[in-house]
Amino acid sequence: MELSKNYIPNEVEARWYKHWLDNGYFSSKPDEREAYTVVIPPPNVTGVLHMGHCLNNSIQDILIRRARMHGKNACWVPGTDHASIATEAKVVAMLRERGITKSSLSRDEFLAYAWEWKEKYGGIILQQLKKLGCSLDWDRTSFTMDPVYYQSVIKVFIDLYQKGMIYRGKRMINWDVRAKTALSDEEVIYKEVQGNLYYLRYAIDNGSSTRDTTKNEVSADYITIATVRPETILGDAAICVNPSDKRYKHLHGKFAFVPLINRRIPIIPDEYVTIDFGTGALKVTPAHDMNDYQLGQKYKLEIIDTMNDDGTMSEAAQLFIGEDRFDVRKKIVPQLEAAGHLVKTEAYTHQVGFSERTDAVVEPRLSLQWWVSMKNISEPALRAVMSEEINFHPAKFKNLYRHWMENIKDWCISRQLWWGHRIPAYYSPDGNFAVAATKEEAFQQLKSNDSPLTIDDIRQDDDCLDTWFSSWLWPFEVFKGLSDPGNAEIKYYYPTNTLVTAPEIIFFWVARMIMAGFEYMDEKPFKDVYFTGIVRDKQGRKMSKSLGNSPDLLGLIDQYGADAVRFGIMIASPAGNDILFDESALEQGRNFNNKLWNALKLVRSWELRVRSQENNTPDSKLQTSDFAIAWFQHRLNQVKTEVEEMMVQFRLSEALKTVYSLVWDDFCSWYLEWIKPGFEQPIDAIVYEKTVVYFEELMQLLHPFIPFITEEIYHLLREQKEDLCIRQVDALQSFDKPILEAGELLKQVISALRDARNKNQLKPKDPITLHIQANHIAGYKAIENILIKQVNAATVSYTTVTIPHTIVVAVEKDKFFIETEKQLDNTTLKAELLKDLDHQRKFLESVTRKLSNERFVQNAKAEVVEMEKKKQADAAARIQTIQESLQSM
RNA sequence: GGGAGCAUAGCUCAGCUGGUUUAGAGCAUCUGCCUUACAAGCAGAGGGUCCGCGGUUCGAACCCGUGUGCUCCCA
Repeated sequence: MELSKNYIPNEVEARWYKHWLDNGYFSSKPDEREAYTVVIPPPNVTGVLHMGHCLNNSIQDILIRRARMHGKNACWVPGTDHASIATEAKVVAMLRERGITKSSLSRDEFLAYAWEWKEKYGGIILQQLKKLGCSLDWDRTSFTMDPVYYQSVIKVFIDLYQKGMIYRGKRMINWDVRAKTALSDEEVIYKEVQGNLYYLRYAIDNGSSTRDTTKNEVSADYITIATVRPETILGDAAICVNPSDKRYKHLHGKFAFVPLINRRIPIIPDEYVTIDFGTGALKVTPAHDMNDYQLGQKYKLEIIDTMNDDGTMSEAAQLFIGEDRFDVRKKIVPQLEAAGHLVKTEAYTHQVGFSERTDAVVEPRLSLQWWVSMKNISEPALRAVMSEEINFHPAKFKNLYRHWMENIKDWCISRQLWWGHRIPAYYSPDGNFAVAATKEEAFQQLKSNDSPLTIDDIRQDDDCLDTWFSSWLWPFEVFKGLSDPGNAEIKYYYPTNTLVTAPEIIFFWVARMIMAGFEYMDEKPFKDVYFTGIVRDKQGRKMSKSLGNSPDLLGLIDQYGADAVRFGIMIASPAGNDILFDESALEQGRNFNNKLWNALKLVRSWELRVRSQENNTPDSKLQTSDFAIAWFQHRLNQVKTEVEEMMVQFRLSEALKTVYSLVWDDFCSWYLEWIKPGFEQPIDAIVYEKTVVYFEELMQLLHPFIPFITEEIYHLLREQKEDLCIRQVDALQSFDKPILEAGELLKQVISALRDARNKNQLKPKDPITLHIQANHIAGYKAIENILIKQVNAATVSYTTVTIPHTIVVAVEKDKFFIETEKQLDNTTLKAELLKDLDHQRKFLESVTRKLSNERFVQNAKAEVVEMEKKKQADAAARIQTIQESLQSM
């Protein structure tokens, strides 16, 4: 079969993925082998593949494929999460396009549309992962709202509630006064609004008799605040100033009176206040502002809720009861002015939140939400990471984790949404509630003998649970660890081995999975956590939909091939460091694939030129190939050992770089050139056979990183009994230093001679005669033919004396004389040698200084001192060589 | 405001337990090659105040302190 000029990935990739699937290589069942389990961080059902997924899933696939090739029973579980907020937004948008508003639908009707949407679009991202080559066990695809999974989430809620770990508590939420409903943060649209900043003076309580601030007499002692919402002063609970603000230092601990209603409130110092904004004095209204609420909590301020759920003023406001908040804003200003409280009014532009649904201005409002108490549940999770029962890679994330876990805050798990796990709490009209799996059970709990309560009177909570409250069960519930306790699969696959995720969700997800694992399985959910970096664009910006700087991944796969995309993203992504995505890395990947392809073409072209063993005469050519074969075998063993070490330490990027350079430099640029037969010359059977074996092993080493092309080349090299995908890796073999060093010396000599040719403007085709002056001639004899071929020498001879009128090249302690018919200009070469001589002398000086330092010789380890002595001797020898060379010119 | 991290070649990054020659790779740049696998290539080359300052040590890119700049997380 004729092989194409360049590698063409598209057809190859589709063909092999299908073949792997057809053979069931990715599906896993418990057996006697050791399991290697990875659960995918479930992407959103709304998601489409982006660079972050690409990085994350490439890493998981590399780990899983490697495990599969190392005798493990590899199981990689796919799935998606239901993404309450994102999906609900998508569904609302879809309905809007059809002219349907969410508020016109019942909950069940809305959910029917949501499921319709999920069925249609929810699997897209999983299909895209196939394009990337991910070897997931598709029979295990899970979803956080699968019926059984759903029930487990509800079960956990009830269980935690019964253990006293779930409670109801107040929290500031976004309230839509027109729809009379809570909004999630995502449903609030911020717009710039032209408003006013009102400067109001509050009288200071100077300890004298109470004053009537409603009358037009204002004390000389006052404090002026600035506000855009004057109607909220009726709910003021304090005034806050920055403690280092000199203007207000004398007021710390004093009290002021709220205008019009004369409430006495404290003046408190807190760093929160910005000195140079407004007047530097802030009115604190805990019931009607997110930040004020925090301050209120901190200083235990009274929470005065002055507004009804429709945006009118409540009884607590004392004034304007029942009137709309914006009418009140208009009315209160003249009253404040009349009473002498208004100092000035400034035009002011600021951001105001509007309801996505009704366009009403959103009102921050306190509401009862559900919370998980984190104190007890977090403790084993903290211990497991600090004691390295669970290992973080890179370990620097331990600090971050510890800090968060030691200062952990309770977890608000209710969301004002319909799409998700509906909170299993039921309310009776009298305000009592019960937590239960079904309405019937709740009714049993709520009814008392003397009340006339019927089951139709009770109502389930409208809200659903935070998506993380379902995905924190993921590592065990995908194996039905909770719904079918102790089943064969959970026993075999749990705890899982490695979790691969982004550091940005270390708290949202990783920490909580660890908590759930200990709480419900009594065992950690995974042994290792590998944190990837965040993928950024060239300018260092995070990739996001709103910026539109996320490239079209499927387009890139079409253009470069999945292997190239995997290569490009992996080559530049050390664990935990952000990666700046640059398409040139994909180009590098494509070029690498092409290199492999062309190496295949070269080797294949020798197939018909193999000289059988019998015809072989033991000539120097074979000897030469012996060296190349032996050298590469050891080099391969060495790299395999290095790669193994790196993989164990999760240094994937480095491992890939190492193999890349083994293939491109050692295999293609050196080894293949060394064994390459001349034009239309035969190749020895043994050399050919070895070369094919090496090539196969290189493909095996690369397979986890670039699965498609390696499988393709593996099969094109020769007829294979099994697929590379499942071929098991042999045990590591040792490697000898002397032959590796001999190889390095050979490379160095070739490069030095080529450099000398270059500098003397000898064309590659200009023949030369090479004379070698060396102590160990035998070593050079063994590689003579390689040398001849690589530097295009006509002949090689050995000498014990300097050859005049030649180009002199010194490598280590050996000298090489290049004899050529061309007229030579020694000036450049001489300058080079002088530069090198200077360098060596300075170096020798520094080493000698070090060695003559008594304290160094006393304190440093013996090997280190030995090393320095060797450096000294080598430098001295080299100086001598250079000097001799210079003399001969 | 609290916390975490980063700073090494033009760019992106390695550099593990402080000592392996005066710090490496890829990309980019420069020179020469259309050499029968590959111009998506081959053969070479140049390029560094290891962010500044101070300290520990026989010895610091690496450890400690400090300053500067940048990034992220939490509110």
